[in-house]
Amino acid sequence: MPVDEQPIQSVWTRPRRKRDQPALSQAQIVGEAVRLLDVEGVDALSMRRLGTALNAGATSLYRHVANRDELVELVVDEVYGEISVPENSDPAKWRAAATVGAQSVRAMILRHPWVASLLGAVGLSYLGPNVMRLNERMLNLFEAAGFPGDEADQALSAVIAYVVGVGTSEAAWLTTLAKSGRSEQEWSEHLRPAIEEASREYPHQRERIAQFDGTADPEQFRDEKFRYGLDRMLDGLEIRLKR
Amino acid sequence: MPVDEQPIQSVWTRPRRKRDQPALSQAQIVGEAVRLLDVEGVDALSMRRLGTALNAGATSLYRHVANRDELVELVVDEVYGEISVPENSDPAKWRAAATVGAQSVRAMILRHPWVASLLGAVGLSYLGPNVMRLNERMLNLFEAAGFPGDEADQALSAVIAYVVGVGTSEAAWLTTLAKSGRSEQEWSEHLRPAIEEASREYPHQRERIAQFDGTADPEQFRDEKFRYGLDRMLDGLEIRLKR
DNA sequence: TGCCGTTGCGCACACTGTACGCATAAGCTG
DNA sequence: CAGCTTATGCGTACAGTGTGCGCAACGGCA
Repeated sequence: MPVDEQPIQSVWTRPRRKRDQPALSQAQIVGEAVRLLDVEGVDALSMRRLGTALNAGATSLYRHVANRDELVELVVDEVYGEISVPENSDPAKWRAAATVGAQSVRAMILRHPWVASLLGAVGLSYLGPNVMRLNERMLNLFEAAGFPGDEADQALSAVIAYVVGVGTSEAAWLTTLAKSGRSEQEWSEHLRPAIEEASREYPHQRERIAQFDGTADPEQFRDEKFRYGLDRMLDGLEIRLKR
Repeated sequence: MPVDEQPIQSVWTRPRRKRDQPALSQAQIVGEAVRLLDVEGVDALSMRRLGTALNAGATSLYRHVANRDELVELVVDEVYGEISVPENSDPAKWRAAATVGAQSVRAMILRHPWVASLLGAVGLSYLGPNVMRLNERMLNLFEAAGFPGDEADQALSAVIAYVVGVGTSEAAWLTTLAKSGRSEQEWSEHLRPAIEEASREYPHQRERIAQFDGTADPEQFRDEKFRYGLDRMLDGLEIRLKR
């Protein structure tokens, strides 16, 4: 597939004219796409369905969006916009601020589990305005905390990678859960025998099954698990900072 | 071997040749799917293309695989099987072993960048035999290191989450890079103006551009970045262990 | 020999992304 | 006002998708 000669093929770089919006704007399309994804999942997002959800023809969308991939890029940046990072205040409290930021990212992923299945495919998302703004804020935070220039980026990336990794795993679970149409309790119970079977010769895994016994609140369980890893990562960064 | 030479049999009417080859097994299908994904990317995996790649009809695959989703689950578990975790030897060297395991996971993702776009969608992958075996080994490792039962799972999950997060980001980059058809140098150079434009009002991001200046080896750069976060995570786990 | 379960496959259906071209509407110039 | 340019919506069409269904050929068994 030879590359065309126009400069760059990403949403953020394509020149965009500014005209008044006549009944179908890009923002409107992206917003409805997010809604559709939230309600019906990632498989339900097709140009036709999105079109009819907007009372528009399927191909009308192409006047505002180059193609489906571009729409996906826009959608990803859109939900990134929901993430809030505390304004840089007291450098000594960088850890608390980073924790809040990380939790905000995770909360976004849990609100929109479908992003997890898009993040691995959509590159260049970091060029989106919301992603840019977010990164800037967080970089500020780590630099103010005392990480030297190049290391601040590494520290930030480490935290983000952890959060995205947890989010990926959680989103996968929530997605199959939603597709099953059952409650988390029911689904876990339903899965129980298969897990027992699969872990027959793996004694250590047995304890993992405790996760599925339904006595504990699974949501709280996930929260604590997330917090544990985040705290370890921040511990590691902190001792690095104190050298 | 009795040959029936009765009527005028032409090549086209002759019944299919006998079973000189193992026909079509699930392992064979999964193996070819991985090959196809490696070579042509995640968008190229369709039942029809996979069928023709196996000299088989498209729907023949359904005798060995329930549906496309199941194939994806099998494929994910298959590549998990490439990951090698060192046998638990000296508990004091848990850190080195965990590092090797983490690097093995990352290497797998870099070999098969398409997994990143599947991990967020395919839940239940942890029921696959290879994933089970891998988890068991790693759990062993962390328990031997001294993490109490339930915490070993949290520690392992934290490390895995970090690795998957890094892999997701790297895979996204490599995928768009491959789709661009250019070398990493060329593509970075090509992207340069767009990045400059996007980061105009974000001074801290400027330094990120150093990543794209092409003077440093980007692969080595990624390796070091990965190693930095991994070391911080392991630092955090280590001090927790020594408490 | 006849039968039966397994396997491969052709066909069909509903659905996808999107290129193309036409019809309309909104703005500007005169 | 007319006339023109440009932006927008949409109908049609094409190639490609996952997969349910039913037929045909085979291996192994009674």
